[in-house]
Amino acid sequence: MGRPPCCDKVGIKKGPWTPEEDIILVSYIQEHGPGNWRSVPINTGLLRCSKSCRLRWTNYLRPGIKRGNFTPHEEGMIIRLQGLLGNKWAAIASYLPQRTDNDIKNYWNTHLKKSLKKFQTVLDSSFISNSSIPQLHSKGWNGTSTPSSFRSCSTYASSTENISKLLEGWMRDSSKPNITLKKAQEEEQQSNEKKIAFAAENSQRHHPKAEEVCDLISNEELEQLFTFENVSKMAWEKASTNSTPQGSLSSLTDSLNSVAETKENSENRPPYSFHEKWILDEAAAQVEDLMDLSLDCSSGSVF
DNA sequence: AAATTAGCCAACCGCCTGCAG
DNA sequence: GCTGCAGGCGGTTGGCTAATT
Repeated sequence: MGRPPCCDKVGIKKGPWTPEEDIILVSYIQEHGPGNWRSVPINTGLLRCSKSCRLRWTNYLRPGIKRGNFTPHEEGMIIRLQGLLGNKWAAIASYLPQRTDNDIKNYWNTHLKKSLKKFQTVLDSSFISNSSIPQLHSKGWNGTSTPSSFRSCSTYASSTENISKLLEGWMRDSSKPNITLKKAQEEEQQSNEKKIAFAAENSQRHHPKAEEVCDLISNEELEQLFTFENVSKMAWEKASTNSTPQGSLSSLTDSLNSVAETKENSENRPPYSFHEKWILDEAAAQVEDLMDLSLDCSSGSVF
């Protein structure tokens, strides 16, 4: 019989956070700084456990969090880092400072893992017969997963974004204006316009600054990730111009070819680590499979 | 139009680690 | 060294929404 979880205490609220709760939490952290989470519900009167407060802050209210669709660069980073590190979401998130581990974990589980699995399924089934090639769902596979910013999201989701942005302003300005419910409501009223602006901003955003990336892996390794990112980006962009899954798969094949070429031209590069080499070898092997498949299916109906 | 299914993601749960006493 | 607490992490769940039937 272990000790009861902190959130099992009587009177502790569960479920979605309300704007009012967010404002209270943000106000408190703005004043006292993050940390000492135990004292947060005590001092603020929030009916939340300390863990819940910490999670809410780190995953949503913390300034600098980027929400919305993942860029091809980020997708490439995640795929590579997941291959290198496994499901170490916190470690992976450290290379994507604007993303939370929870966000990355969700994105992996709902998008990337599925896409890779389907890709593998197609590879496997393609060797049996042409007709066995499944009709792939357009989502997830062709790399044009619906940008979250454009997906319908709750009004409140955007209000937390606003709170976060507001806090960013606080951080910059030591004069710290007080946040009020009225202000939050005003922010909420502007949420739709901000959503559009935010989505547009996301669509044009580029790589995080190199200096923002921590030093858990070497610069060389990071460079390789970016190289892969370029390949990945090209693949997604090409794939997104193709309306059919087959076209997308073709694009991905091209990208994997690029990976193979990158590998071949790697004499000038620093030596790969075991895992990186393994990943490249895997990718190259898949390229070879696909190329064989393309020849076998020269009727042209497959890709 | 209603019912059902699938997808997404915020939040929770439980385990682990580090640290202070 | 032991114990209790706080914080961190990864896995899982539940609710909401969109898509499909």
